[in-house]
Order: sequence, then C-alpha cells, then structure tokens
Amino acid sequence: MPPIPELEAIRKAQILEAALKTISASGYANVTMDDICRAAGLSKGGLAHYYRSKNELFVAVFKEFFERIFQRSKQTMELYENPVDKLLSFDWLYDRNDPDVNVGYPVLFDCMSLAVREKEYRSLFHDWFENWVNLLKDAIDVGLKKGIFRNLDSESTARAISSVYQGIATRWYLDNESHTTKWAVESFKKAITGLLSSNNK
Amino acid sequence: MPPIPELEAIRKAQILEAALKTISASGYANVTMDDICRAAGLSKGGLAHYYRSKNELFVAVFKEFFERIFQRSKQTMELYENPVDKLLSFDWLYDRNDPDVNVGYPVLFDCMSLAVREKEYRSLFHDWFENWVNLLKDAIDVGLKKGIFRNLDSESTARAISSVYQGIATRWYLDNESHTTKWAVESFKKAITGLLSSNNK
DNA sequence: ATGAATCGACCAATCGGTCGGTTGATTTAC
DNA sequence: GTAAATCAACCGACCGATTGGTCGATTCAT
Repeated sequence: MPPIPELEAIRKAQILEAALKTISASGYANVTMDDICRAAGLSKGGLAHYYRSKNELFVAVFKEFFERIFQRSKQTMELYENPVDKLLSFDWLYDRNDPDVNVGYPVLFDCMSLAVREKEYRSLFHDWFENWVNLLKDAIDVGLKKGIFRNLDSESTARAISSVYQGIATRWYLDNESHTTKWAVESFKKAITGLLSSNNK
Repeated sequence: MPPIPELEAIRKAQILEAALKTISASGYANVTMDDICRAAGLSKGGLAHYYRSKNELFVAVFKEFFERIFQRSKQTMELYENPVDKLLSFDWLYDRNDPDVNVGYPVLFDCMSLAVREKEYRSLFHDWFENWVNLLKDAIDVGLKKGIFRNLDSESTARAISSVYQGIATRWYLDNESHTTKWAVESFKKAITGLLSSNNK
C-alpha cells in the first residue's frame, strides 16, 4: 500500500511542474518523455505509472497551465474596485520579468498550434476564453449598472477586450525588438478605452 | 543540361505549393518529407535535389506564405481610397470560405510556435509585421495629412491596429463556436475606430 | 559522355511504450 | 508473532515503428 496517502497527488504535481518547464523551454514538438523523466527525477517506468501516455500527460499539463493563468488573472483583477481599473489590470501580461509570462507564452503558442487540429486542445482553449471573458463581463456589467458605461453589449465587448490583450501580446512577445512594453501598455489602454466609450452607434 | 531552363523554378514552386498544403492540413510537427514527396509527385531523392533538408524547405514555405498574405493585404487595401476604409479593409481575414484563410491560419499558428524558439522564424515574423505595419502606417499618414485623424503616432497606431486584427482572428479561428464572424467584424471596427479617434489625451 | 533530374532502397538515429523485475511496506494466514 | 502473500512504486533494458537524410543507379537531353 502507499507509503503516504497523498503520494500520488504529490508526484503528479511534481511531474506536471517538471513537464511544464520542459515544454516551455524546448517546445511541445521537441520534448521527449525522457526529458521529462529527467526533469522530474523519475525513470520511464516511474513516469508511466502516473501518466500512461504522452498525450495524457500533455493534456494534463496544459490544463494545469490554463488554470494557473486564470487564477492569476482573477486575483489581479480583485485588487481593484473600479470596473475600468479591473478591465485594465492585465499589464502583468507585458512584464518580461514575470515568471508566469516567461513560462507561459511559449506554452500558449504551442497550445494554439495544437488547438488548430486537435479538438481536445481546442476545448481547453474554449474553456479558458470562457473563464477570462466572464471575469471581464462581470466588471463591465458592474460598470453598466453604475452608469460608467453605456450602450455596450457586455459579453461581446468582453470578448473583444481579451482579444486585444492577446493580439498585442503576440506582437510584444514574438517581435520584442520592435514592440516595446511601453507600446504594448499604451496600446491596450487606448484600444480598450476606445471599446468602452459608447461613441459607436 | 536542364531540359527547360525554367524547370528548377517550376519544380520549386510545385514543391512549395504541395508543402504548404500538406503543412496546413497536418501541422508542421506531423508532416514528413514522404508526405510532401507524395503531394508533390516526387521521390525522396527528387525532392532532395531541390531542397536539401527539411528545415531549408520549411523556411522557404513559410517565407512564400507570408509573401502571399502580404500581397493579398496590399491588393485589398488598394481597392479603397479613403484612409479609414483602407484601415478597415481586412474583413477578408474573417471569411471562412476564403482559401487563403483556410490554408493560412493553421500555417500561421505553426509558425508562431516555431518563432518562439527559432530566430529564423522570428525573423520571418518580424518582416511580415514590418510590411503589414507599413501598409497601415501609410494610410494613417495620408489621413493625418488630410486632417481625418489628429494627435496620432502613425507607427504605433499601425502596430496596434494590426495587433487587434490578429488578436480577434485568434479567437475567431480557434473558438469559432463562441466567436461569430459578425462579432469579429463588429469588434475590429469598434476597436480600430476607437484607436483612430483622438479622444485619448 | 557529361551532367542535370529523378528514383527508391537503405541506414542510423530517435522515441513512445512495454514488460519483467526489484523493493519495501502492509496485510493475511497460521 | 512471524512467515507468506500482496501490492503500490519504481526501474531501465528492450522492441517496434518512424523518419530524415544518403547514395548508387537510371534516364535522357545536349
């Protein structure tokens, strides 16, 4: 019987952590199970005991990843009271020293290219979008109730706002020599305040 | 000696076309040289005669791809006179029946995940961004001169506009059940007109 | 006969997954 | 109370399949 009852949960967490870092560093397509074994301090057979296939492990890794990002987003938004501040609270996405950012972007891009063809990954994306959009939507609804915003469809505006964050992030990360952090922050603020002002019919 | 002098150019074009379709359909990581040989109607040795390694071929494919997208963007913009119309002329990006769209998005996502780790691909991205941004920047500069826009930095605004297109495209493509074409088109119009109106200090 | 164009068998390397085996703690049998 | 059986945890050698690249052979126009 198990030495400690929580051993399985501990091991799985260790493996996920090791796999996440390895995938982030080398890229989904280049990572081998051996790499992950080494990073996790386990043998091939040992790892197979917890995750029976590469695909099973990787799906678990990406799931864990999105959960982390979501929690981070939620916690950061909660630091603010004003709906506008909440909606503009994602500047941590453009901090090159942030550990979530450094690990996260490579994983995110990998996941996107996987999502193109595999519905399991598309579904992970969908859930993440949904969670993110709901955070934003709630803030917009509060703003509408308080009269800060007018004539907005909160859901489609929320989707647009998160898309703007992601679009700017893509540039900022993949071509950082031409896209400074200053540009990224100013741009998302202008774009999002533009989306929130109801001068569109 | 070559049967026809242009044979090399013809073959290379055939190979690039076949490779582009194959990569789009199966994904960079899953495509084998055999797949491309079959699609191009050539043997392994025959293909090796024109492209000596997988990497050499793939870089050429992605280069060709970005060139196509750029030409398409340029031509579509030229259909319009008014700077605002030019800047909003990219709704073809959100047409699910467009062949460039169907082939392009999978390739684009693959290229992004490659660009994270390989500077050769990052450089392709950079060049594409630069070309795209310059198209937009020229239109904005005309608008500034004509007095249609005020208080804008044309370059950083151009970068923001193309980022908005790309961010919305990501959602629209990867999670199309929750992101309709109508949403995509309305959203980019609102976001971009917001960026162009100078009510930001 | 020279060399570009093309072929396809073959090689070496890689990788995911399997499987028999070991360890050590717990449970069961007596 | 102890010997035997059991089982989770873990190991690493091995297998089968895949794949990128090579190379000698073949064709054919010049």
